[in-house]
Parts: sequence; C-alpha cells; structure tokens
Amino acid sequence: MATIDDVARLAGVSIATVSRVFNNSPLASDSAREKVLKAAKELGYEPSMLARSLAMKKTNTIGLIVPDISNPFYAEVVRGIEDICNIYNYNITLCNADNKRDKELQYIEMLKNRWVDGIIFHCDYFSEEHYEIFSSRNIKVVLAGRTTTFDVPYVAIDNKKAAYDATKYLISTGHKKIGIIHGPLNGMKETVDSVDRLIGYKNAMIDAGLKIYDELIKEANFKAKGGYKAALEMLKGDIKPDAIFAISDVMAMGAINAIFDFGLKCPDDISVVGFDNIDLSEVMRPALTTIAQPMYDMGVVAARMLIKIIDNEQISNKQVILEHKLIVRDSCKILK
Amino acid sequence: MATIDDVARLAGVSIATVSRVFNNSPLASDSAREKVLKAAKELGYEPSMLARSLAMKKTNTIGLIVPDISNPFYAEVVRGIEDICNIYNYNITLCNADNKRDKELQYIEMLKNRWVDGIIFHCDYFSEEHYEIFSSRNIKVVLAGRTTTFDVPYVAIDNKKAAYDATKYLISTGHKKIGIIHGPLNGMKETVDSVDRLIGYKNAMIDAGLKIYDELIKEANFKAKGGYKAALEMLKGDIKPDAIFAISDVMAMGAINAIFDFGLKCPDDISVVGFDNIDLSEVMRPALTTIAQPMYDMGVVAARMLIKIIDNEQISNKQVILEHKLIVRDSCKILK
DNA sequence: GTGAAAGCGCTAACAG
DNA sequence: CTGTTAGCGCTTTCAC
Repeated sequence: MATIDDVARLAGVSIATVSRVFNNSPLASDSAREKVLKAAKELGYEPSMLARSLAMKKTNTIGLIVPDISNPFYAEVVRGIEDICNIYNYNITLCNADNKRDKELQYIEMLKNRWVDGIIFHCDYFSEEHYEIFSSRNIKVVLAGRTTTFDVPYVAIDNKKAAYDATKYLISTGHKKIGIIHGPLNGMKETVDSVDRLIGYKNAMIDAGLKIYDELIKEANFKAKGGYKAALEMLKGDIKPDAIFAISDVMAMGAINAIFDFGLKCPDDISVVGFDNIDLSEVMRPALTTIAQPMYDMGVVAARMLIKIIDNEQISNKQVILEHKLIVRDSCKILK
Repeated sequence: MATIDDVARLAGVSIATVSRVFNNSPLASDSAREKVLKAAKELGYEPSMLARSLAMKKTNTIGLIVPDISNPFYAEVVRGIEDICNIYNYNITLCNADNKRDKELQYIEMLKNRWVDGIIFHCDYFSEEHYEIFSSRNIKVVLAGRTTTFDVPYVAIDNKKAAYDATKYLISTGHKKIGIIHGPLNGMKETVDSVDRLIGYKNAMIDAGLKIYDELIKEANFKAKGGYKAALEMLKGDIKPDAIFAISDVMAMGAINAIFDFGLKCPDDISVVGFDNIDLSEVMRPALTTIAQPMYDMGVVAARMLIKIIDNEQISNKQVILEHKLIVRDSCKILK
C-alpha cells in the first residue's frame, strides 16, 4: 500500500504538502494540489486513518455497548446510531455485553485502549460502579434508552408515564381487573424499565381507584415464552383478569397465545396491550395495541449528542426524554 | 493518559522492557516484570492498541458490512460473529449498507483505510464488481449467508435444496396447488436467495409431476406487509392455492394474516410454510412450520474462517454449506 | 506556499 | 536479559 512518502516522492513535493492537500488545507497551491492528486491517483493512495488517528489523537470511532444486538429493540436503536455516525463520518465498534457487569467493564476498558472518541452505552441499570469507571477514566458517554440519577447525558423515554398511559387506556375502555407482566426486577431500583413501568401501572390503578391484585402481577423474562407462561399462570389463578398489560410486545404476543391456548379469545375475552411497537405488532392478529417507543430516534439523538460532546459543542439539554405514543389497534376491546 | 515512556521512566527500565512485559515476552526477567507492572498500575497505564496497530500493521479489527442490522436475520448472524471475535480478541466495526452498491463500496474503502484485518460481507448478490474490488485491493473477505461462483470463501446454506425440501414437505402432506411468495429477483441471477429458492420450489413441483401456475408465484419485499399483499392477491386470483410457501418467516406471517382476513383459516383451509425459523415463528399461532437457517452458526463459522485466513492458517474448506432443517409445527395440514 | 523535523505510542531488530 | 534506535504513516509547528 502506498504511503504519504511515496506520493510525496512521485509528486516531487514534501509529505507536509501531501498532507495539506488531503486535509483540504488552504495552504496548498493549486499547482501542488494538482501534482499531489495526480500522483496519489497513480499510486492508488488513500491516507491511513490509523496513522492519522495516532497523530491527531482522535479516531472518529464511537464504541457501542449493547446487551444483545439480536434483540430487535437494540438492533433498531443501533441502526439509528449508525446512520448518524455515517453522516458525521464516525465508525462504530459494536460490543454485546449481555448486561453482564464484567463484560461491560472489559469492553469499556478495551474501547478506551482503542481510543474511541466516546461510548454509547446501553444497560439494564446504570450503577454507581458504571458511573465511577466512566468518570474516573474521563470517557465521554451517553446512555441510550436508560435514565439515571447520575450526572450523565442520556436519551430515553418516560417509562413511568408510558406505563401509566397504557394502563389508563385499559381503564378508560372499561377494564377493571388489569394484570401486568413485567420483566426482571433486580432488587427494585428505579430507572430500571420494569420497575418504572410497574410503578406507572400501579399509579394508574390507584388514581382510578382500582384494586391492585398481587395475583395479577407476574414477572417474566422479556421473551415470548416468558410472556406465555406468565399469562397462563395468571389465567389459571383465582382472580381472572379482564386485561393484561405486557411491558414488551414480544411478551404480549406470548400472552395472547396463552389466552388462545387457554380456550379464550383476545380481545373478546381478555384485552392485551404491549410495549415497544416492534414491526410485528402491526402484522400479528389481533394487531397489537401498544406503546410506541421511538427506538430509531433514540439512536439518532444519542449519536448526535455524543458527537456534539466529542466536538465540545454546547448542548442545551443533556438529558432528553423522547415522547412515547399509544398506538391503538385491535387487541383491546371497548367495554363501555 | 500514561504512555509507555512514563512507565519506563517510573520503573527505571527501557521502553523495550515495558513492551516486552506487556506482550508476555519470555525475554523479560521477573524482577523487571515486577517493577514494570507496579509502575503501570501506579500510573493506570494500559497499552494503546492504536499505536500498537500502527507498529504491527495489524488492528485486530474485523469490518462487518450488512444490509441492515435491524433485520433480525442479520442481527442474529452478527451476534454469532461478535461472540467469536470476542473470544479471539477481535473487534468489529459495523456498517449498514442497505444493499446499495455505492454505500458498500464506500464502506469497503473506509474499512481498508482503517486497516481492518478482514471483512465479513453480506449482500444480496456478490457481483463481479465486488469481486474486483476485494481482490484488487487484496482485502481478506468472507461472505456470510451468500454463495458465489467467484473464488471467495463463504459460509451459507443450500437455498435450492432448502426450498426443495420445504416444497416437497408440502407435497408429501398432500398439497397440490402450492403457491410461493418470493423476494425481489434482481434480474434472475443465481446465488440470490430468491432465485435459488424459486428454483428449488420449481424443481420439487416438477419432480412430483405437479403443475406450476404462474398465478401462484408472487413477488414481495421480504416484509410482513409484502407477504400479506402477495398472499391476498393470490387468494383473490382464479387459481386457489391449497398451500403457500413464503421464503421468509416474516412474509409467512403476513400471508397467514391475509388468509385470516380473507375469511379462511390456516392450516385448515390453506397450509403455510416459512423460511428462517426466527424466534417468533415458534410463538405465533398457528406455530409456523419452516426451514431453519443456522443464523448464529453462520456468523460463528464465518468469523472463525476469517480469523484463520488472517492468521494464514490452513483451511480445509473455504466454501462451507451449513445444514438447514425443516421444523414441522402447526401451520401445515396433513391432507393424506 | 513549502519543507524539515519533531512527535503520536508502540514494536522489533540489533548490539551488548 | 536489556537498552538503543529505527521505524509504522501521518500531522503540525517552525523557519524560510
């Protein structure tokens, strides 16, 4: 591969001039520019970003730590991130950490050693340990899809309010015995999706003067099978729900199948609302009523924010909450 | 950030010794090792992979070009790739090229300028132009999920045979008027999924002495809505199918909904088989009979192969075909 | 405008 | 075993 020296030699100029030409410096005469470009073309030369990164101490690379890219939610967020990075000429280094603390730390270390300009971080819960490592190492970071009480930039949605809205919709359509299928609770810390959404659900029930039955609160694993099992348990219990709020679409799908396999119908016998608005929620039958999360936009905003931080640009609001939206489809019956 | 010089100075040794210690060279005495490690710890030093890459002309980074990471198929493959890379200490740089030639070329160029050690490439169709660019630039590459007639390593499945098997299953269960919903054909080149699967379908029909109706061959866009529309068209046509083979699960879901919305039932009135075996195919109702592609394994094998190529290891078989598998579930009725 | 030269942080002969 | 030194390919003063 041709290097800057080769080009300089062939063009009969110094490497400084070659460098100037390739960086569009005004300090390069047209004649020099011409000679350099010609020589470069002849040699098939392109500057090595690697060497440039070392010299400039800037890699134009962003590290991306997600729990699992095969989860459609993250895949969509990542897509938004990548599109923005592409526009601003950044690369992304992808890491799957499975929400495991040691993997996360290992990846953060690795990304730092590769001099990434910043990190977009996704996790279940942003702990003090996370905060420590990022701030002690002076790593520029923004959280995506997660809020935190620490002074760290993030872009997310208001999970409490979103769950409140979903539950309220169920209530407003005449449902009273509303069950919820949430995800792992991890010892009840706020800012965790499941915890916040559970709170939102309870608040809505309380505000409506409805009774909250412990039997109608089930934990699952965010997967379809988990939703299926949780729903089945609920259906077999003593308190029969007239509606189920599953805090992810995939679990909602599982719940609908459980209802079906239990010999009941959705929405005729039991209404279901989901959360996320993944592609399939529109396509399944019954089409799923759900809370739409702006996944792609989350990625876009997070990436844009991080790039601004890297460029030391002023940012008006470092902690942004994106709007969620209730999408009414067919999985919820109007009872009154 | 501390550099190798800082450590050398503090430890009272040369930078060469520091380098040796951090590369686990046997040419470093225990006493030196101890001093270096102590100094490094004190300074919080970690070697810069960037500088190391420049010096060694090896980045331990693999470029990953996929059409779209938000497509669950690629997300799963990528997950396999990343897991292997993690084990072998490689990073991945993710690029979404949307199957657009110019984006692909731009990314290839960029990855090359970043000195990636190799590229795992996914595309609809591996063209001569692709071949040219990879070979002329001497870029190590392996295709994932795609075969080719060019001399390029790949790992994929046998699409013709897989489609043949799916169709044959439908035939063996007594179906005769079998429709197919395929993806874009792009001018009929082999090695394209849709083309190969269509061929497999036709071969199975011919081998069984069944008539192939043009009206039962529909093109869609690999999305659920596309499958829905294509199926609806087919149902409204003159020739009524007794089964539909959709060459992706997502399109199969669309087709099943179309059947449902058309007032018929699957599998009672029309059987459906899909392709891919995505997570949801097991969870939907009716559970989908489909061809399982080893997506994760595809990523694993591709990554392993590329790393071997990078390391100049001997590879017995550079073009590997992974096994597909028919997964029988409930979307297909046994007619005889 | 241009070039010489000193880095960026590391590896790898080479000599001792 | 250890240190010196010359790169890796580029950017960036600083003179001219």
